[in-house]
Amino acid sequence: MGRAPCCDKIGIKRGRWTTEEDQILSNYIQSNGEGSWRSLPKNAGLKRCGKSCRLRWINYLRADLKRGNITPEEEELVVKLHATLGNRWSLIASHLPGRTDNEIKNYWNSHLSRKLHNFIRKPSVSHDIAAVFINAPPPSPRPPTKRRPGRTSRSAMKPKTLNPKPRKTKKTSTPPKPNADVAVKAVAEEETLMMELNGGAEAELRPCDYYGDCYDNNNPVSINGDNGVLSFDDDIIDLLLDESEPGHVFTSCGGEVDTRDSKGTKVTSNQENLDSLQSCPSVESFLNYENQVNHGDEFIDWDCVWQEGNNSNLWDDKEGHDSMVSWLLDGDDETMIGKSDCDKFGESLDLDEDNALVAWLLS
DNA sequence: AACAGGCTCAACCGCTGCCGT
DNA sequence: AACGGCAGCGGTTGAGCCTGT
Repeated sequence: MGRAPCCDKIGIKRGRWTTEEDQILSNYIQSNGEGSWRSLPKNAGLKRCGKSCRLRWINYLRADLKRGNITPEEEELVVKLHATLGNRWSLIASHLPGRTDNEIKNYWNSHLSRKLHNFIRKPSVSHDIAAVFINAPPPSPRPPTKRRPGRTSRSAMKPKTLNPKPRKTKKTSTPPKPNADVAVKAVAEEETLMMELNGGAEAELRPCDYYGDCYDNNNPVSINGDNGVLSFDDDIIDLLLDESEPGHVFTSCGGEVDTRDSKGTKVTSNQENLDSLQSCPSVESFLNYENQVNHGDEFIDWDCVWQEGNNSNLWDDKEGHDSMVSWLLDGDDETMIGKSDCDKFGESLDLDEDNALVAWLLS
């Protein structure tokens, strides 16, 4: 027998919230405070599921929400946080006052992930390495039709408002959800498909060729969304490069921040982990994506990575960096993943491989 | 002006972890 | 220890918006 539904679906209203419902919910929470979401709709007189009430309050009605577009500073922070935290949207949002996890998630999925997805099409980048960068699964395969240029820019989109026009809500049956696969496999499958569609023309494709002939041989990284083609433009990577220290990247290589509360108890907060981001001559931060290798059973335990790294002082010496890179690459090997939790940690890369990887990451 | 289609974002769904019993 | 209820989280959906053709 399956789990009982979170609420009685009979008589429950779904879809867009009306201003009247918003008002009722706001008034109730201001009078009674947050919490007890399950009983809230009944007590407040709303024909809504408790989860829906909670979501509406958190994502829309809270007084401390910030309105308007994500600023460049916020975007930079999101990118850095995502590099460290992965798809932990609530954690990321907690570092951006007034922003919700839903908002950050939407922004990432609709804006930032696409940039990264196009980035991995760079022909000089092996999928094994590129996969390390991409946390979100790529969009579903598109036919290789030329994308029309000059579509809606984000800046031109209407900013959200507290009083949106009500939209009709049509509930449809839930189709089977696509499997959120690890990027390396998804990309490989996508490109296999593209090979089939293109009759083998894939090998000739350069970045962005799927969406239009926007590749500039003289300046292959200058492609950006301004011409209507969302593509790799180094923006994301630049955010993680430490401009003051050529070759360095912002990482959390300092490890866990050890702070103690008034009772002397060790406390490690997310903010402290964030604050520990620092310039470091390594690539761990780039590679510190917990979920992109979360591929079904093939799960690399990044908590274990941190733990082992700290235990072995691997973050503190050159040998450690080599080991880390090696371990990560080995970890991408399907034959190695999941065999044991931390067994593969610390095996060194061949120097040439290591140099090649680092050179590519920092190029 | 009509159309096409990319984009945004509010909302839903299902899963997971925590906590009380 | 097992179970169930609940809150929270991340993935996904799709209506409506917007802009180029």
